[in-house]
Amino acid sequence: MDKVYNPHTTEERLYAWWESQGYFKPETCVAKGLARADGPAWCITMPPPNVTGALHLGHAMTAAVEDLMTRYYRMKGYETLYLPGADHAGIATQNVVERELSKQGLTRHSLGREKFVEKVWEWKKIYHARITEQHKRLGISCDWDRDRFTLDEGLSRAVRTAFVRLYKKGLIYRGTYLVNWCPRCESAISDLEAIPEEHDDFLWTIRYPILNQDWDGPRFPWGSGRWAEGATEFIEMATARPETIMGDTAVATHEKHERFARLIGRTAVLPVIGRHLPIIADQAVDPDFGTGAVKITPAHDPNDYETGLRHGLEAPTVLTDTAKMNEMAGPYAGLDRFEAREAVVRDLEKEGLLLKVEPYRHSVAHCQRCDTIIEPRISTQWFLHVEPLAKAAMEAVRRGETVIIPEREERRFFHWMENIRPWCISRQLWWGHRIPVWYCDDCGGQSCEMEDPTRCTHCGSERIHQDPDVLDTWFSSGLWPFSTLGWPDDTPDMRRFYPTDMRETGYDILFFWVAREMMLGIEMTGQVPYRTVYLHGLVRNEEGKKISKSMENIDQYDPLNIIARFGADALRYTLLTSSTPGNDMNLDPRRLEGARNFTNKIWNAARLIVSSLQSSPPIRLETGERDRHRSLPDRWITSRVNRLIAEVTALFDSYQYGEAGRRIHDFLWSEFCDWYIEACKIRLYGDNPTARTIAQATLVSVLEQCLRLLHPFMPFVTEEIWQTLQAAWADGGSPWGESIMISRWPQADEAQLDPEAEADMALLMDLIRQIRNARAEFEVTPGKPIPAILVGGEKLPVLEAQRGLFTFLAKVDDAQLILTRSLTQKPRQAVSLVSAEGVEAYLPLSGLVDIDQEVARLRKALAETDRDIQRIEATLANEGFIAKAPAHVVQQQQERLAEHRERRARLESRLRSLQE
RNA sequence: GGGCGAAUAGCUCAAUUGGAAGAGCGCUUCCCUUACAAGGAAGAGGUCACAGGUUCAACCCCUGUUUCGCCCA
Repeated sequence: MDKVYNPHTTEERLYAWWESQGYFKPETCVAKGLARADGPAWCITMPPPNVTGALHLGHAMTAAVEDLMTRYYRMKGYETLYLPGADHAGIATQNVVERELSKQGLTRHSLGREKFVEKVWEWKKIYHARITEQHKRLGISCDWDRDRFTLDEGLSRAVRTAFVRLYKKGLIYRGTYLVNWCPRCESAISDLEAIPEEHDDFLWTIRYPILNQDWDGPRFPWGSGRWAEGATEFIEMATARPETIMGDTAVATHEKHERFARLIGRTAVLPVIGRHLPIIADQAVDPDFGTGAVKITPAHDPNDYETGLRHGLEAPTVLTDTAKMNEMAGPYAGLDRFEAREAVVRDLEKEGLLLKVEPYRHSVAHCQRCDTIIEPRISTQWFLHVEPLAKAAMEAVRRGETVIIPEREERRFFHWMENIRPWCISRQLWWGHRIPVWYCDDCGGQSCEMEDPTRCTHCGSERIHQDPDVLDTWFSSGLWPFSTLGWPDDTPDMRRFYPTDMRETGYDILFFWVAREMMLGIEMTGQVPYRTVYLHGLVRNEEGKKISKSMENIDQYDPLNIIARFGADALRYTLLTSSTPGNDMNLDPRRLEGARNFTNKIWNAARLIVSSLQSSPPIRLETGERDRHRSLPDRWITSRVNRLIAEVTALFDSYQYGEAGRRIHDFLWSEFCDWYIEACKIRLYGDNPTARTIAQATLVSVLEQCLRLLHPFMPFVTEEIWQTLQAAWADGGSPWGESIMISRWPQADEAQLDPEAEADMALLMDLIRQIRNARAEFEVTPGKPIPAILVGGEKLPVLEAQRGLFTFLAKVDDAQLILTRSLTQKPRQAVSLVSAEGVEAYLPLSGLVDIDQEVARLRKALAETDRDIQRIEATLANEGFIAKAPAHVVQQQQERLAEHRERRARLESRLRSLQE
């Protein structure tokens, strides 16, 4: 074995081997006897990454958590399926490909739909493969033979089935409404994809003239500076969007407005084009905002749209689908919306209609994919009436059929579901599932069937054409847990694995995806798509900043670069142990380093064991001999590891993976390596083959069990060591099995719990620590053997049995080590130590111990003990405590008090004797 | 405006039935001791954001405040 663990020579080799052995496949679990075909199954579908580009740390987090779960359940004997895949990500992928084309001076329009879609497929091929490769580097154990893509033939049939069913049920409908429109993507988007962002803009206060006996309308053209000449009454309003005034069809105020209420019912004249606008009263107008009156532009503002509906107003559209002013905008036609804004303001000012300009901070919706400012736009789109679906999904969560972790996310889920609005599912894109509706050019009817129609289902005409639009990506993603298993067909996978067991993803897509999967899953299959939703937090950098592509040191946060520096195991371990469910994580490179060091630590522990097995092979022991000759450290570590197994398993079962990972780390490093291995060295390097063999057997057994516990966190290093250890222990044979990943999860053996051994070992460890401490304090040359007298009392046999520990671990001189039950004549020139159960130690450090210094040291220790005693006495003196605290807590305090008093007495007696 | 989360050692973070505050890194001293210097030994370092309250007992439960972040409108 190399002196330092090298992930690079290990990871790709092991992954290729696992894959070639078929270990990721559920069928293999059964074939190898790990799971039974009629036993429990466990299934998770991977949140399909977009085929837009490379994986980032969020994906690595997702993969790490999911693979941890998968490996755990696999080892627990479930027939386990982790099903991978990718999402076509309609708008996002189309955007990146268009951007790529524009570098060559091409547009999708210049290519044409068919050619463009071909180009996107080429892109998809490259990036889907790249994503798969990246996932493999992370070591995830998903069944690549079941890899799915949302535009696959099978999944497309699922989409078609879902659409047709919902259409026939009347839940999918076509309608003309105000939707969020991205003028760059030239497509509608859903409410969730319109991201509000704070903007520093202006609020313009403008006025419209009102018709009266003095003035019957403009006599001069717009732009002449005399357009409103003669007008004597005006209504004032504030707007952030002056460029849309040409779309105004009313002015609204509140019926109780001080200044303007009297104008209700009158008619204002719209600047620029002179349209007559009724002045109306509407409850929705906030009398305290701006002037208390607002212009109503139904086609370009969601609130105005509602107002327009209430009052039966026309809704003229003044913008094109690329957000330029259209012919309705009169003189501004052809201008971009922001150029038009400036022009309109300039002209309003010229006509004396601009009263005030003030800075105005408000939130403006942006396209989630391209960040362009969204334009509310009236257009004809397809919608899904989700309310009944949402009700069913909420009901399922309320009944506990699906549990969301952490629990607080359930409240967010309900809140969103309760306020859900129709989902706009059509997109004016070319990359995606084409909407399966055909329109008849003769009767105007719609045909929507499972098979592509050749004639209108209403009038039989052959003159039909398909809707050119495609479906929102999330429509197909919403079917993912079952479309990937073969739905709508009744496949073996569907029967075996549906409903699935887990949806694991970031909390940021609870609504985008999880909510829609729940709704569509219940609607389509009659069952919840999964029993548990586990939401992890977002990964940020060590300063808490969101990791984005524009960051300076972005390479530092590229998963592949991290793997190259630290190894996949270190990345996985860090992601899994640095945070708790649902909380964001600041990924600190120092933690990655620590995790890498941990892999190396285990590696070297194994290296020691393996080299011992090679240089001094174990002998054959008689039955029962091992148990008879087990030493205290053996009993201790065996007890400890069984405790660990029980704790880690309980933590896994309650989703506390981070805590589980830390426990394994602490056990391996601070107990197994720091104490057990060290304690074993006496036997490993000694000349008693029986003792050595027992130590080796225990070392191998404990480490092997820990490797299995750690395997879901660090699959590579655990497999590599497990294989090496097995070969060395079994002299090349493989009694444990062919791979750790299909070995069984360890089971805690309660019979191995040994509280007595744990207490005795704790005593020895405390004594050794105290001796080491004294050595350091009195500046004893490192490694120099010192004399010691240990007064063991009742514990003398324990000390005698472990005499070697003192010479080896505390560097006590064997020839000058005195073990005794009691001591009448205590050495004066010595450091004295007091441990639990009344055990004392004296270190006669000739020439080093100054009596005054020792007195001072004892006084300090005494003072500390006094403080402890006082605190506990105060607790016990409290009558309420005695009366109300549980008995075991009271007893614990009493025991602690007794211990401290005992210690105090010994310190005091020693102190007195020195001062005589 | 409504809701949620965070605030613990210098830094990044833990602490699931309320019962003596932990880790890694950093820091101090010492050690390249034949598993590991990506290491070992010994240490220092905390009014658990603030103010009240409940309780025999509060980092943990309740109320309020401050700062930061997120979600929804």
